[in-house]
Amino acid sequence: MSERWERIYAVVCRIPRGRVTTYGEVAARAGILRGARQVGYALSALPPGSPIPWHRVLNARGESSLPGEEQRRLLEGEGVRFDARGRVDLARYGWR
DNA sequence: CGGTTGACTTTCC
DNA sequence: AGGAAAGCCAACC
Repeated sequence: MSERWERIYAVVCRIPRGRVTTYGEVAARAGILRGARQVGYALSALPPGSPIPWHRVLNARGESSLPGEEQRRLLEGEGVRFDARGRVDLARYGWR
């Protein structure tokens, strides 16, 4: 397991419950500038059922990059509201 | 070692 | 406003 991924996972784990952040943010905090894609790649390699709160990571628009509704359901379960377009208000729910 | 890939982002039309 | 194109960078094969 690459140390980069470990750092990415560590950052994701620090996202408070009920908050969200973007791939770019996670990358920056993990010390990988402009590594948004790498974050996505790392999360895609994440086994289902892992303790990592991957659902709190959204793209720059504040929407899910995954097909399906699973991520949305998980977030709504934490109190995160989606607008009519299926987007989250990053200014309100963003990490910091 | 080099081309392909992708749960991204930004910038132009 | 919405879509296409280009830029990015590490992991994979």
